[in-house]
Amino acid sequence: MAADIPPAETQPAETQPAETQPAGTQPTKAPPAASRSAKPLRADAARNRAKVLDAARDVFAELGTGASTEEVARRAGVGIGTVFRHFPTKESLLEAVLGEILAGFAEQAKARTGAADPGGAFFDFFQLVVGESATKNAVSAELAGAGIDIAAGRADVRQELRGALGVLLTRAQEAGVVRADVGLGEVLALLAGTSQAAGKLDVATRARVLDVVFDGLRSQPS
Amino acid sequence: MAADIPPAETQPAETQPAETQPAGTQPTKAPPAASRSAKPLRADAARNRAKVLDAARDVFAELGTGASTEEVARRAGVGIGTVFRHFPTKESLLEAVLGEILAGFAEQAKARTGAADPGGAFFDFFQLVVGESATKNAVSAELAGAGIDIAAGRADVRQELRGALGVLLTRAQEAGVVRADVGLGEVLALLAGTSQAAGKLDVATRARVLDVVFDGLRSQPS
Amino acid sequence: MAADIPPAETQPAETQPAETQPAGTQPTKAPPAASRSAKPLRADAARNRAKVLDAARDVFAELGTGASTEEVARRAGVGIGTVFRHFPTKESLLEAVLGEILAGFAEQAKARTGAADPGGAFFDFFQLVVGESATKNAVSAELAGAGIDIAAGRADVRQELRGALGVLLTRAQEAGVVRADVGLGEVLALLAGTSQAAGKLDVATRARVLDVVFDGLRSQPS
Amino acid sequence: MAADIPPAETQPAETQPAETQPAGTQPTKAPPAASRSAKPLRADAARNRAKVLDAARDVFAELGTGASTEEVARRAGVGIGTVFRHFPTKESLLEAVLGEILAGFAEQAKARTGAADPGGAFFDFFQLVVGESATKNAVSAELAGAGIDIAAGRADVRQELRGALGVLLTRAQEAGVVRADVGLGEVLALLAGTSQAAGKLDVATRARVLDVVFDGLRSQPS
DNA sequence: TATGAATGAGCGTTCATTCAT
DNA sequence: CATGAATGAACGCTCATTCAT
Repeated sequence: MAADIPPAETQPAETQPAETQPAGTQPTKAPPAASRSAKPLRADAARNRAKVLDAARDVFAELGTGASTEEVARRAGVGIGTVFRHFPTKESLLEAVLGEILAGFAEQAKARTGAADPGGAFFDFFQLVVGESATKNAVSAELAGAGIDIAAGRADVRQELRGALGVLLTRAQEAGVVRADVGLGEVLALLAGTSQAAGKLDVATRARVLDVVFDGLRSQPS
Repeated sequence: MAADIPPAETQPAETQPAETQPAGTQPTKAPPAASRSAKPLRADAARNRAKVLDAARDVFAELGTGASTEEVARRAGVGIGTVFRHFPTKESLLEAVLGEILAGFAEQAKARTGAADPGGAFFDFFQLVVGESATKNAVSAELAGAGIDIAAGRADVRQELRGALGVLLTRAQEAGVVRADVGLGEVLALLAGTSQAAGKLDVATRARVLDVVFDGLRSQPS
Repeated sequence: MAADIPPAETQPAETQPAETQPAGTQPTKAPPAASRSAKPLRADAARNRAKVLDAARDVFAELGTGASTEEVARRAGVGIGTVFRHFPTKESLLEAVLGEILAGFAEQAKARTGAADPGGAFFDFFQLVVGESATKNAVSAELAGAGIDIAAGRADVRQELRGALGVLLTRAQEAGVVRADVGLGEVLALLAGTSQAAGKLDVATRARVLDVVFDGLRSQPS
Repeated sequence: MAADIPPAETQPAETQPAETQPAGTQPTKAPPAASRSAKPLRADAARNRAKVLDAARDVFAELGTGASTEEVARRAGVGIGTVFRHFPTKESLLEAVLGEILAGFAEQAKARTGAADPGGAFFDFFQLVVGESATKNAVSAELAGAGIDIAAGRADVRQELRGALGVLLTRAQEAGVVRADVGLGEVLALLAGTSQAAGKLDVATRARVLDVVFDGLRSQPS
């Protein structure tokens, strides 16, 4: 029974401790990942880029990835040309949005890699992701769906996420909290599937779904 | 803990189990939509309807729901006008495809409602759905995603599925194989999520993911 | 001096004998070159195809090949979709227009291959082409310019034209009227160049330019 | 015959031969457009103007006049704003490029006006122009095509060229080398047409084409 | 003055849907 | 009824031109 091992800090999370401060401390700060092409980017340009990215996230979450680029421009309050200046392709825009979300998750995962309670850290992170996805529906669908292919350009971010999540998983397994016969692939699939499903569930049902998945992931007391 | 949250509103769904009406014995046959307008439909017209529906299933599974209606017509070997005669809207075509899939699942579920081994029946059905979805990728995405909204017109089929699955679930719970604190809503969500995720997984990983979910669903031995 | 060899029938051609009946007896008749894909093409579809082709010729001649496809549709009195149904690409439309012109020329050339006066036939044809190009300006520019590359799909038509013109040339050379040291390539280049230049010349100047070129092409009396 | 049509209006063009003003000794230098607005133009500004003009010539020759202004800026190593500061319109940039080319030709023509061998000078110049155009394809297309209209603003340069070429022609005719019944208009047309055609010809063919045209232009020995 | 970010009209093209054949 | 040609709104994207920095 799941109740045996008190998943205290992770389970009752629908009181949303982590969700209060969303992944990615500043949603879209000025010099976004200066690592890419060393272009400092003028102040106003950076501001516009952020506006577009934010609008894109909202629009795609709300209307699906089929939403028009014009709608993104409108919502961002810029001309269509501006959107295409920053993201020369609709695909690249989608990629950037997804990349940002993944980066946020990677950050959260990394922040937990050294946690004193490895099991708690693992389940906490899992729940955080599912919770966020529930809000940003369509985008999370992309995460699980075509997104995973679309974000080809963000291989780096994905690797980061995989790396950090891998650490979380291994430590939880070493601590005997998570069963030893699952790998990163299984966890990612469960994460994606659960996130996807969580989108249209009420909080209570979501909690129970998570409870099932978590129980399945836990080491059998046997 | 999740265990003490009564899944009240989702559970009672199986209060209306299997509908009396046999609902489409052969997946793609003559007048399955008899529920809407009692038009007998000339033999060749019915044949065309079936051809279109089959083609649509293939096309959308292969190319995604963004595939053009023309492509469906081409694949079905009929004119575009014929497609629109039978399904006046692309959405209605999508709905019909999804409805057919759901009907197939409902049938499978019903076939297992009287099984001697209730637990086996339940997990067997779950696995069957996930396996099928893994092949028909795009459609399964629809199942889990927009599909759930799109199939609004097929409330009857959905009810049938819910009914039969409800029976399967209840019996498995009564047999003590499936934990008592999950309801139909949770199971459907897990089914959808797992199906969705299964699409891009190799068989071995898929098996392991299912194993986790099944373990989570099982009554804890404790 | 050009006057020596009376180029009578060809020279005074500004009295336009040939131009009265333009190349291609019926400008764009219904089943356009049934040789291509054996599709009979419904009556109204053929009519529209012709309307589009005619409009395209006019529009491109008037506004240059940069003219918008919408303008062609407008001028043809059809929807934009109709243009694209018949010519799935702007390039294919350009190609078709050019192809039609070339086909007309090929036809004219062939009609003269058996002429009793080989020299007259050759110069007559040359003049005809230049005269037509003078009217259909921009398109002729294409003929001479990028057109020659653009019409890649109409290699057959070009071969036909080259073949017939080759006959005309050879016979004129055998008759001792055209100098022996020029080949098809030179003649085509002169044809293209002269056509191109003729576009913005008044009739008198055009006649004198042709006179110069013809004199250059004639066998030196020496 | 063409011979008896006096080319009256075209011939008189050489009544205003070579302008007194030396007109741009080095193709791309400081204030050649001094004719328009007597702005001395700061040294660096002049340098930028020249860089842009050079880049534009290359870009348009290489990519056609459809090439983007951004590409010109990039190639010139300046910002897009700078291009538009010097040439407020793409058309004006095209005009300037063409003007420069024409100015170069005018210069070459003037340099030959006093040649000891008037016939040689004339044909030499003709060949030079055709040869240059063969390399700078797209621009030569402009010369012969829209260019003739586009360069409306450079009437001065065109007059210069016409003047000098008029002198070349008249002297060659007076020397009995070029037939007397052609005027400036005819020669310019032949020049344009031949240049245009030369673009896509191999050297040997080009030579033969020129040979034909030159023979046509020569006084018949008879 | 030079820069390059912003703008938006316009383009080629697609596709769900309608309607004459 | 079936057909497929016609339609036109909408989309992704480009580029000449403007304007804040």
